[in-house]
Amino acid sequence: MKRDSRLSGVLHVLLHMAQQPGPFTSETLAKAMDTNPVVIRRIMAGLRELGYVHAEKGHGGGWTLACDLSKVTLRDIYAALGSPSLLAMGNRTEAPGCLVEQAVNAALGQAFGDAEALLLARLGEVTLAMLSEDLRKRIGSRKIHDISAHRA
Amino acid sequence: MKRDSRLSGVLHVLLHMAQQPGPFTSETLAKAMDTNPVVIRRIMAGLRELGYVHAEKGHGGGWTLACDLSKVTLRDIYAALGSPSLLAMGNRTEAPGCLVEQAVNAALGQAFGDAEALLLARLGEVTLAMLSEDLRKRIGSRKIHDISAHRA
DNA sequence: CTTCATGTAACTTCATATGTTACATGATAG
DNA sequence: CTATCATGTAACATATGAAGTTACATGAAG
Repeated sequence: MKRDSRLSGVLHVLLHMAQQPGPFTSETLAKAMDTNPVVIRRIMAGLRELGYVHAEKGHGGGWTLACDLSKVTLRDIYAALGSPSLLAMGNRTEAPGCLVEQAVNAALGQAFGDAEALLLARLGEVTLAMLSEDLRKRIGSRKIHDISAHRA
Repeated sequence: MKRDSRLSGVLHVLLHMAQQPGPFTSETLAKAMDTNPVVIRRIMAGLRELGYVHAEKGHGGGWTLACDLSKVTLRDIYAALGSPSLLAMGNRTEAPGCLVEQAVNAALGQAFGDAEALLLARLGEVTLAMLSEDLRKRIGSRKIHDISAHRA
């Protein structure tokens, strides 16, 4: 099944925005993501409605962060995308009359439910601020690495 | 995203087969599943290759169980289907050069990996025999329920 | 040798993420 | 005021993969 990469994509955008002051146009962000400006507007629409980002039209317009990064988790962002389905597999039929199907659904539903719950919990543990901090560390360590590689 | 229901479907077939002696033709199984015989053959192909089921051609032919149901787990069946992807979401790019993408992938990859591991572990805990036993209980309790409903 | 059943390729259908074009809306610069 | 810039959004195109279907080859039983 084709994998949904909107969460990955929108986080990429947000992290770029957190690295420097805005605003950023959809076109700028689209180039950084190697995609189309309309795709950016589409995945950002839900975040705008929830107040996580702000969009301004006209000259000097574009997208700006409008939330406390330490208060928003990856789960919040996932929800802002409309909570698309997490699992690629599911039961053939929900609420089946057939007892066989009910037995199968019960077993699979348990496993699927547990996995979904864990994934949502994990996403809820990570804030955008934590992601941004991790990114800064990566940038920092790469700079050190580059220096040592070129001058040591 | 369209959900893959092959695991659900093939378990349904196996449980039906476990309820009474075979063999079962693809057409019979397809009717019980309200689908096409070719779909049955397709999802059973992997199980046949791994020896979980046996197929016989010609008059009196069809599918028969060829494994110890207490030794085969839902995870084994999942693997027999070719281990299709479990999650509907994924990273935009694997092995990205961009540090931002790496930071995003690290966070999401952790959450995704944990959820996948849990799901596989859960599937590995359930054997076909356990499923079949659960089904018998459901059949039994429904009979009792029906009797009480009609004659009490 | 006819019938039945599997094995498999090829095609159609359907859902959905993604990409693209087109145009309306609104804000700013001059 | 008007030209330009940027978002908002509808509409359409493309790509992928599961599921359904048709067609036919293969092989076993009567």
